[in-house]
Formats: sequence, structure tokens, C-alpha cells
Amino acid sequence: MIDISLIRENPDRIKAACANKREPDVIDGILAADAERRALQAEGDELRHRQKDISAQVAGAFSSGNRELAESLKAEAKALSEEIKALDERQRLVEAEWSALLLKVPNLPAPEVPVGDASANIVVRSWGERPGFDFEPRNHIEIGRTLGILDMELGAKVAGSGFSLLLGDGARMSRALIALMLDIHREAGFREIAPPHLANRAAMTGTAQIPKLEADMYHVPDEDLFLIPTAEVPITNLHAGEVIPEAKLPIYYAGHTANFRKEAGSYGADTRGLLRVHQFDKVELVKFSHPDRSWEEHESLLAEAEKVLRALELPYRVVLLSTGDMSFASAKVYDLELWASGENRWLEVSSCSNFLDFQSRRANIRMRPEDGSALRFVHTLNASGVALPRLLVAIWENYQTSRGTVRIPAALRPYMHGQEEISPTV
RNA sequence: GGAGAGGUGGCCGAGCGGCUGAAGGCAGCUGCCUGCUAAGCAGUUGUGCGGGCAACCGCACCCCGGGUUCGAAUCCCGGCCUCUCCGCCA
Repeated sequence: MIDISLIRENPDRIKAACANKREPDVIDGILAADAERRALQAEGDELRHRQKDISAQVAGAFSSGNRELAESLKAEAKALSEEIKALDERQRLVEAEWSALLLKVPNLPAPEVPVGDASANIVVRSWGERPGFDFEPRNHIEIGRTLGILDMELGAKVAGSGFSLLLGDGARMSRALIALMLDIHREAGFREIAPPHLANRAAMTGTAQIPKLEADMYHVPDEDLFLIPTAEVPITNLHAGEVIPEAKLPIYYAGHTANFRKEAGSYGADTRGLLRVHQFDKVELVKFSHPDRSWEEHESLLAEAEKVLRALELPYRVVLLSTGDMSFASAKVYDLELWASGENRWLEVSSCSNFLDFQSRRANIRMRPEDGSALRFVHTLNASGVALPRLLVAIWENYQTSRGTVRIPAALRPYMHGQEEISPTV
């Protein structure tokens, strides 16, 4: 969340950020609640001070045998105690309102982020050549059906519409890609994590899925648990409530999980095949950074995600998202988009975000500086490295042949026992 | 799922309902001392909120949330977590 003192000192700047991020403006409500909260606390502290003082005199009065004085002090303290209780109740309500509103304020976009909607996004660079074909390239749904490696109907049969099901070499390729990606990241110092696929409400609030995205997550009511929409949630919350010694930073983690998203309201766009499904695998990269060095860490994190696409020799571009297109919690986001020849368009396979101290304030993740100065919030970052379904789409569509087969990228062959091609299964 | 034990500061560990933000030890920091290392002596070392330019002052925090009481780390209730035993199970 945003530092309350920043809101007090510069409300207009926060309001502008809300507008640019297309988020409702709750700043005036926060300022009002904040003022009331502070007044109530000052009043309560003063009453508690007096109450403590009188209480302390009770024992003395008793031991010196002055019963009457003791009883009158008790009565006085009792009256104060009731006054305090009433005040506490009001303070609790005001504070609940205050913090609920505070959780709805988005992070501030970094200065270099273009203001506007998706049309203001900037293509930072491109890599690789789009493949040429001397035939009409097919899309991944046709390829999947022909090769017997993807069956959306079966996914719908056992779970529902929007659940994919990979078969045979499709499932194998998915597994191989996960291994390849984790190996790449391990090489770069990312510690592998296999976290729970469910997370509690506190964790979801810490990384800011709650409150904004609560309705988009699958929920287990009995335990108040949520199926994770990204491994960012369990991994970032690994250090929730901790104070990390400065020397331990930065910390890098990589984890593979399934991810679950209702995708409510997104019907009509990208609904075909693997482009937008309710459950998908992803390798996620998470960094805990020294607060003074997160911008360098952001660039190197982007480069880390790019490694995967380069290893697989897939043409991609890097897009700097505008204020209106970026996520609630982020200060700056690069998207990685793969070219998919059958879809004939770019597909987002990774978001690489710097959250600065936005998540660490919520999850209370701090750093103890070596020079003994005050604790500071660390910075958190994450990137997909990368999402599986659209990666499969791009590989199948870009590596398809006129014979109807799919060549396996060279880097992936060692992970598939040297297999070079996926052919139709009978 | 059933039965029991327990959750105190960076760590270990004490704590008759009041003078305990919390003994003692360890670790850390600062001085002093010692020809190196070690030892020794003295002091010091939590976090958050509110107020003040500031030294500082007030309040809160002994897993979390309620309750009893003039007063709770200490008593009562609920929850969470850890450990042991039994049952069940990939």
C-alpha cells in the first residue's frame, strides 16, 4: 500500500495516479478517516494515561490501610475504563474504514511510464525473426487436434468450459518446458520453490490480489482459502512479517505452479483454445531487493525472462505498459509478447513488474540496514518466466511444418529424450 | 478425525494479577583494560502509533481475537500454529 504520510502530504499526486490507473479515488475518504483516527488515538492515549496512573495508586491505598481512598480511586478508574472502552470501539470502526480504503489505493506509476490506455504502450525492442511459411499456417487448435496433443472438449467434460487438457507429446512438451525454464533460472541464482497452490486471505491481501481481484479467484469457503492465481502470492509471502538482514539481499526465487483464474467477464476475447484458460501452468520469478537497487533488479529480471524465449528461438517484443494497462500493485511493468504465426498476432507470455515497497508494506517485509539505521521496507519484483499455454501456442504455430508436424526447438530436445518432432498419433 | 503438551525479546530461558517492555544467560554494539588471540570490567541494544524543530513525552505490543478486573504476559472463552500418541490415507 501507499505510505499514509505520502497521502497526507501530497494528496493531489495520489489522486492523479488513481485517475491514470483508472482506479476509484478514495483519497478524500482516507484523509477524513485519518484525521478522525488520530484525534481518537490522542484522546484515548490521554485517558489511558490517567487510568493507569489512578490504578497504580489503588494498591498503595490498600496497603496503607486507607480503604475509603482505595474504593473511591477504584470507582474513578472504573468510570475512566468505561469511557475508554467506548472510545476504543469508535476507534476500531474508524480504523477499519481507514485501512479498508487504504488497501484500495493503487501503487504510483513510475515517472517514465506513459500515461494513457493500452494504445499508449511503448514497444521497447524486438528480438528474432518471424518465421515465413510457403503454406497457410494453422492455429494451435487445429494443430493440437491433428496431432492429438490438445483437447478442449475433454477439459470441458471433466471440469468445464475453459479448462484445457493436454495429451501425449503435448503434455510431455509442457513438462519439458517447465524443466528447461527452471534450469535456466537456477543457473542464474534463483532458488527453486514448490509452494502450496492455495493461499489464505492474509497472503492474498499482502500481494494485493485482495481486495481488487477477489471475485476473480476460486475460493474454498470452509477454510477461507483461495486457489492461487499466480505463484507470486505464496512466494512473495514467504517472507511476510520478517526483517531481512541487508547482507541477505537480493533474494531470488523461481517456482512452478498451476494458476487458477475465473476470468469472469472476459468472455468474447481470447476464449479459443489455450489463449485464456481457467487453469494454467507457469514458472514464476520473484525477487526481494534492496530498496535502493530495485530498478537495476527490474531490468535484470526482464533479461532473465527473455532468456527463455531466446533459448527457444521465439520472436518476441518487449512492451512498456501504460498507466491504464498496468496492474494495480505495480510501479512499472514490461510485458513480453511472443509472435504466434497461426494466430497472426502477439501473445503476452510474461509480465515483469517492480512493486517497489507497495507489497512489502502490506505484507510487512523489512530490511535491517547494516549501519544500524532504521528498518526499511524491501522492494519486491516478479516476472513470469514464463506462462505455459501461450508458450505452447507460439511453439506449435511457429515450428509447424508443411507436413503437419511440429519441430521441437533444439534447446528443448534434451528434455524430450532427443525427440526432434511431434507427429500425429494414431 | 480422537487424546494430550506447548506458543514470552535476535537466540535460549524465568515470570505469587499490580512497582515487568519484561529477571538471567548468549549474541550484538560502545568505552576501559591487556604487548597479539582469548578473558575481564562498565554501559548499551525491540517494534509500531500519536505529539514536538529537537533532546524528549504519551500509548500499544509477551501467537491472534474477545472477556473478567481499578489493574493481566500472568485468570476465563474462541481461533491459529507447533510437538507427541492413536486412527485414517497418497
